[in-house]
Amino acid sequence: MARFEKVPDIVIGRLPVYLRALTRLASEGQEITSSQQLGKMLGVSSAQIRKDLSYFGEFGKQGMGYNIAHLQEQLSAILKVDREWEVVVVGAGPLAEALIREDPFAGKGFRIVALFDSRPERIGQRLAGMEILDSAQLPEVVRQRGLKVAILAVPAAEAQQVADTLVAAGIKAILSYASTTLSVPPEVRLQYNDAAAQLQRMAYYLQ
Amino acid sequence: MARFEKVPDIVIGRLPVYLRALTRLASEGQEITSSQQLGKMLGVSSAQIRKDLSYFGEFGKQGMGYNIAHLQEQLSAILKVDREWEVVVVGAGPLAEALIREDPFAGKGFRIVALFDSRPERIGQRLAGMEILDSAQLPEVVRQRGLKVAILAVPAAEAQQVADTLVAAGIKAILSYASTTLSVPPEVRLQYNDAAAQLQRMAYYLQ
DNA sequence: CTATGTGAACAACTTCACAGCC
DNA sequence: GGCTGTGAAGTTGTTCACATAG
Repeated sequence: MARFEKVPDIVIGRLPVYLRALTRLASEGQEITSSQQLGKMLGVSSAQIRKDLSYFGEFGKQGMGYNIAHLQEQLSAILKVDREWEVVVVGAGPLAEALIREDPFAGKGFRIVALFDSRPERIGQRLAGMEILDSAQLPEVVRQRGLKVAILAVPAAEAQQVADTLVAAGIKAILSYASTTLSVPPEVRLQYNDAAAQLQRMAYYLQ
Repeated sequence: MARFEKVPDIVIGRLPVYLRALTRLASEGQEITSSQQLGKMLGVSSAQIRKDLSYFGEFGKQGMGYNIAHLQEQLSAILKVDREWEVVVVGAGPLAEALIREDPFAGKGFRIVALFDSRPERIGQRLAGMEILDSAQLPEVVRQRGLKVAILAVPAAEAQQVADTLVAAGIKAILSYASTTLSVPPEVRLQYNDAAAQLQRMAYYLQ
């Protein structure tokens, strides 16, 4: 398939899922897989997996399937997570602590390198071994280190203002845990991590 | 629109987003809104909002717009979050602590009522004021209290086994923070809260 | 005159089905 | 024989545009 046409965002959204499944298979010692096996693991059709991959190239061998390590490399490169993006976290609360301690980004292309809070009593303290910096320094640090990715873990009331500061400082991707709708310019990517919304979506089907 | 036809899941997924926006408007003291205002806040078209709502009934007044409090009530009822679902959390780590302390479900239809771990040294301890129970008791507690909703916050290696136990005990909705693909029967709803995947999705557009 | 609710038109996405290669 | 890659067909989701109600 032409490698130049625009790839639907919905396809991009599935690549991390494929990558996770491949990691699992690799950890089990498997070397080769097929669109059918992946499809079964993930509950999607094998045709969808083949079609999704075809937006980016030809990664399989007909009659054989996909080399897992190779496909992992390719997908990592496509998603640009074949490197380590430095991430800033704003809001030194329990959630930031969980992210730093459990490090769910390890080996997935991201590393938390700076932690900010605006509450005077928190500034200078440590959280899970990481120093809490003054939010007043945020624009300077983001600019100097050229940070592009931020995680927002502040109360809803402050979220928009912090998002504005991040954007002004050059941040291009924000993952927000704040339970409020934010507004950012179109060149900045924004994702909400909203556990309450996920539960509400499932509640519809209960009973 | 016929209130009987099947509603696409993608529409259900947007209702919590609408609800969150309405909560924000209500907190700002507004009483009436329009599909256009909501659309602007959320970055979707006004037609989509009207169409989505039309699956469930007629909630607005032509020429006037929507009464915010009324629409909140209606959407809450549709999503079945006009009550409080009791939630069990499995895995007493930093993430469970963050969920209990920050309580992102407050006022959204869910309340954490039980916390389990399988590590002997953690059992009997307290986490953010909540007693850590022995995972061995999990099936019994889930059945006795008739719990339907679970949050999975255990290491990837244990996640599938815990999910199986939850399902066997009668859980119908699982929100998993484990970074691994799970398999559950079709009558059980499953959502992944995968921050790494969300960052990876945005990384594609960086640079 | 404003803003909803909704068929009809359109666009996006998914699945089918098969040629081509291993 | 098995499995990929992909146009074509089919399905689902979104936007248009307007009749209708306040």
